[in-house]
Amino acid sequence: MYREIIYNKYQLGSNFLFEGLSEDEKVLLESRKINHEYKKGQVIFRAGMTPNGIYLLNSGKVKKYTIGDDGKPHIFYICSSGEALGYHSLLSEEPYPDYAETLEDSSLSFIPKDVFLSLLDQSKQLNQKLLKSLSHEFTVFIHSTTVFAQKTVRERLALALLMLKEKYTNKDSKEKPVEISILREDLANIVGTAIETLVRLLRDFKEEQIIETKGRTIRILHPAKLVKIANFY
Amino acid sequence: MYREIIYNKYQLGSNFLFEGLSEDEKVLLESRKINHEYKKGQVIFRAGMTPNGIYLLNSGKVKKYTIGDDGKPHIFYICSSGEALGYHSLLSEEPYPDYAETLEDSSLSFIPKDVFLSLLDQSKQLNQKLLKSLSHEFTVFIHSTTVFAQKTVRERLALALLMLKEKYTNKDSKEKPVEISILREDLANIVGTAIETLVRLLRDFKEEQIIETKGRTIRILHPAKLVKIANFY
DNA sequence: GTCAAAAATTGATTTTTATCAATTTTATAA
DNA sequence: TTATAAAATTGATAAAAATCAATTTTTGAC
Repeated sequence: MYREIIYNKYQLGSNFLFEGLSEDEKVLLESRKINHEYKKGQVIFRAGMTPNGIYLLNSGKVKKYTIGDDGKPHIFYICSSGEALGYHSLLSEEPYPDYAETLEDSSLSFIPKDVFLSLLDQSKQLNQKLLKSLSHEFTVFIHSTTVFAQKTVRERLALALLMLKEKYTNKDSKEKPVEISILREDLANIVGTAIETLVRLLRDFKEEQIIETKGRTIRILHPAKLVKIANFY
Repeated sequence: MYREIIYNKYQLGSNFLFEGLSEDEKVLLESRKINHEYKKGQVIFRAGMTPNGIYLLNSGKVKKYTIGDDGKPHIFYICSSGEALGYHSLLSEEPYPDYAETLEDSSLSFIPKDVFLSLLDQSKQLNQKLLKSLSHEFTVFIHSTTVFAQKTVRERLALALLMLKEKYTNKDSKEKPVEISILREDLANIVGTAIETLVRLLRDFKEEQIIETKGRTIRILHPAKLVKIANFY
């Protein structure tokens, strides 16, 4: 089933990081975490900044991107609710290598560095979950580089739509076709192509009855065809 | 200085993983690790296999690659001496997602799973080093996807040559220009291009006096020009 | 609801890169 | 050393994708 494979190859897996904490640890976490609402388009952190904590995405969506040597953004990941952000830099003791910016109004919790590190020190569970999650990311990233190194833009767009379909799936209304509301520019920066090329390919997909669009919203009608186009298994 | 940046963005950083071990732990490691010599072109592990230990590369070079949906290899990393291999899968408890194969005659040590996991359990140092190393890899991989998503083949080749220059640097004879002996096919699979395109670009670089070739050996004459071509900072 | 700014779309063209088909060179094992 | 298979190179062409230049549509603030 393609959905599992997409999940395995596109999900970094930082969900449920704090699930195995003891009651005491949970109390500490709850007492020290700071909730904050972000409007669409707000930057959470920037490349070059020194991290002083990590973030949990309670609701909403966040794009993670780098800015290439020529100034163009490359969106390498979309976070959806439940995922953690910014733990890499805290652990590697390096400045953020990337930007995090909300794609829609979002709610995040900030966990200060000292809290996170002391939880990490106390909790073997958290430690193991982090090691496991970080190790799994290796699979995600080598898949991603292989896709960019070998697949055509059309194939990459098909994969990007399948990935976004999972990210935009509404757990409540599973029957309806998934609707993805995203700027063409952002989608182009996920796929790694020019906006014009992206638009033409979307038109092709529309003509092939694979998607429907309404304004900037894309509705996925036929994921199986995308799997085929992407030549994905 | 470009060499530091190359190092930071192209080195996974699993060197010296076992440096902080206690004497007892070192004794355990030494008593249980198994040394093995590999001939050039031997496969160390394959995608889909279940790991039962990790490897340390004592000398030689190893290419790590995936095989894309169309059957073509994508070389995403070159290991040089001192680096560890295969720890991701052991920690993520997933089958290997990639292949490891020697590029030249190489000497490796195998550390059985039980030894590695018990050392990990005992040694806070090892644990921290792993977390740090795995987190740093995030920087390496997002840089890599950005390069593939945004840079031309010519730019990617320039970067690949700079990366290989570091990997092939002989610490003993630092003055001489670095010589890289690599199949055109492997280099094409690092850069993500067709062999013919690669060859034509190498010819351009020769004409521009940036490199020299003799048989399949590439000698880097002018790294600064490669930095410029790659538009890299 | 209106309207200006932003975003999306389309067409024409150029550039980049892959593919196909030889031919030449190099490496390697007997 | 030599034969031979593998690898590298070159040329011609096709395909993929980017760029440039409008024009149309959509969005979001008022």
